[in-house]
Amino acid sequence: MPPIAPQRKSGLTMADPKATKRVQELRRQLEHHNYLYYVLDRPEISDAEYDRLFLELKELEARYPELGSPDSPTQRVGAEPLKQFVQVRHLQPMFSLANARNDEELRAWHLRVTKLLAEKGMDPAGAAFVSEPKIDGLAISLVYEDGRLTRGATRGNGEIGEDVTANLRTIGAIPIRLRLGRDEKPPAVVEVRGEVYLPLAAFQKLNQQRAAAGEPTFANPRNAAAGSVRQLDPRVAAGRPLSIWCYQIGFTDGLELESHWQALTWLREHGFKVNPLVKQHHDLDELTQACHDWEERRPELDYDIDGVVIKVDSFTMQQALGIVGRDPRWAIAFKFAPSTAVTRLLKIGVNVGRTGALNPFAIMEPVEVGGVTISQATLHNEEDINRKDIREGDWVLVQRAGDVIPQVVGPIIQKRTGAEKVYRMPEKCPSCGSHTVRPEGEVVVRCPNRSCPSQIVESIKHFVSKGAMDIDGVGERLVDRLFRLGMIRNMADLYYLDPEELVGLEISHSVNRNGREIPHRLQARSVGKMMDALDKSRQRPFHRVLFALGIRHVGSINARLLASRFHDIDALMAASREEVAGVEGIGPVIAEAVKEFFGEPHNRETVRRLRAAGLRFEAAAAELAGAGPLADQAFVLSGTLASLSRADAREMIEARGGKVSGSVGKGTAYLVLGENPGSKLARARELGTKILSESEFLKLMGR
DNA sequence: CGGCCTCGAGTTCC
DNA sequence: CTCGAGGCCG
Repeated sequence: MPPIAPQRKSGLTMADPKATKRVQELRRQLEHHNYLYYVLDRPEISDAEYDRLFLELKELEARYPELGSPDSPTQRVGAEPLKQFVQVRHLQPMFSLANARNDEELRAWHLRVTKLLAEKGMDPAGAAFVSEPKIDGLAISLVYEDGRLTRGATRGNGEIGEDVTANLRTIGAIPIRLRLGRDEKPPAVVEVRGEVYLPLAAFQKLNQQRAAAGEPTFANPRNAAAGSVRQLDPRVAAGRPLSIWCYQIGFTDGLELESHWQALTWLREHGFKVNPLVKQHHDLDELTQACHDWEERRPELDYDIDGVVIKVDSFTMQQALGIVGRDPRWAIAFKFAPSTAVTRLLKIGVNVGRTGALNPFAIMEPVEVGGVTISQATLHNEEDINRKDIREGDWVLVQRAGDVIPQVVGPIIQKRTGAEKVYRMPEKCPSCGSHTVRPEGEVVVRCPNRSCPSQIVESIKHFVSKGAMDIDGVGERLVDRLFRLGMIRNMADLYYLDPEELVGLEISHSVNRNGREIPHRLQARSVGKMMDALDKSRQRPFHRVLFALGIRHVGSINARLLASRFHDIDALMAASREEVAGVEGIGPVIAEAVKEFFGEPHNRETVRRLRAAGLRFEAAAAELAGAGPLADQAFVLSGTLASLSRADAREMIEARGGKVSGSVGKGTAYLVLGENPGSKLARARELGTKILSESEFLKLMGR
């Protein structure tokens, strides 16, 4: 915002000493909290308190204009829009980096470095290295004179960049003044280099807003960051939550440092944001490991990285190694395969789920993203497609971030030809042709036809799935095939299959080199396995059978609640809506869904036949509520456990009367910690939930 | 009625 | 894992 026009009242010409002191104090406090918030990501006061301090300072500065200062926290967004950027020459050229695309090339670089050092009479065994993430953002240079930020510039061609000081000042993580110790004198000049980036979450939000406003979206976070920094109007840049990682000191006058590691430490101590995961190493194995660690960690990060930068630590050694052309020999960029890619969205397909929900998904030209080939990705629902403005025929940006699951980030508007088709959810179910409905206030479009083939097949797949009846040897493919052949029409039919009819059944085929189709037939052995698995499933506890039936809103937890309160299926079927809704955790909506399910004659028939096939429709004594040593204790599993699978752990907990839930909440009794825990750990720490290691957990289980 | 918290449903790749 | 929606508490 532009500085507020001074409203000088006559007679008030000089600020009293109290105001002067208060202004200084406020600036010091605001700078400190700014640092805690943006650089350390560890705020100590609320946003509201910060705003209060900020406002107080602004008012004082308005009242006493003579106390104003361009370095004041109120002046981060101070400048007026520019007509154009001024070109500036860097105090020291900003070099580029040679690439290593795999372990072998990294090794070759390391070998060359050690050889060269030996030739120069240095001991290569004493060489230390530093690894740091290579942020996919915008390289910039910040010049501090006498401790004050005087110039910020883009990298440009390395020699000459553009002066973007006004925009960089709006970035909270960039200090306007160096954080100095008591009596510490700032160096006359220090040039700090870093990479400005837009956090991925902010990028997505920004693109959604732009799409909604009909503005073109950014193709990726780097473009968005670069576009923001090169805004002529600093107020636009201020509205983008940009951040920075600082990684180097360029030109300096008045600073004596011996190594890169020392430089990073200096930066950290003087208020700059330096990546906390930067590490020091001593041999090639450690370096290789560091590169792989970063690649693995990549999906968890809130910023894009396209590799790891390795530098020789000692400045003396750096000098000895020198620069060839533009690339210093003492540094190299280990590059990853890109985790985002652009490809063509050929068509939007629709799946019909077991509840009748129509789920659109993107069919794309296969493209490699983060090391795997992606050809499909879910598009969630119609609103999401429209919000992102994704059209058939678009070039789209796909990414694998946050998790392993690929997502379509959005279209590349610049690549539009006009031939793209705006997407409309089908009015007829793609499986059965029924008119689809979208209940008011809901997001999903549904097929209302209960005998829709897609819904039936999907519900059978649910029935045999791991969490439900867990029938090994009957997978999705086989269910599809058996249904299409008319051998099963619902889940009960599985138990009435004739093994003799199954043997020799063609389930799929592959094409050999001569283009000839080779049929794959069910062998007697696999049919035997199937029958065994079906047999075993007859022993599954009642609550799993109830879950397997696929009643709407009745998942594994609610099935367990119902099973333990109603003991058997007859009691449940006979219960009134009110009685069902009376169960703790079950409300009117779920009760209605239960009644509706059992009100359907053909569902009752399925239950009858499953019962006749020998499935369990009553709860064993131990399954009743409140039984077991861990009665009603809630567990959450995080990460991978070394000695047992998630499902095993769950069984152990449940066998003792405990529950397993997917997220940490107030009611969670324990978090069981495995390797590579996710966000649950942080949440558990926040709530003070008891955290168990794997061995502690096993002990609790009595093993 | 609003704001948590928890559960359900659907998902990708190898 | 994420999103949407149901249930419950204040």
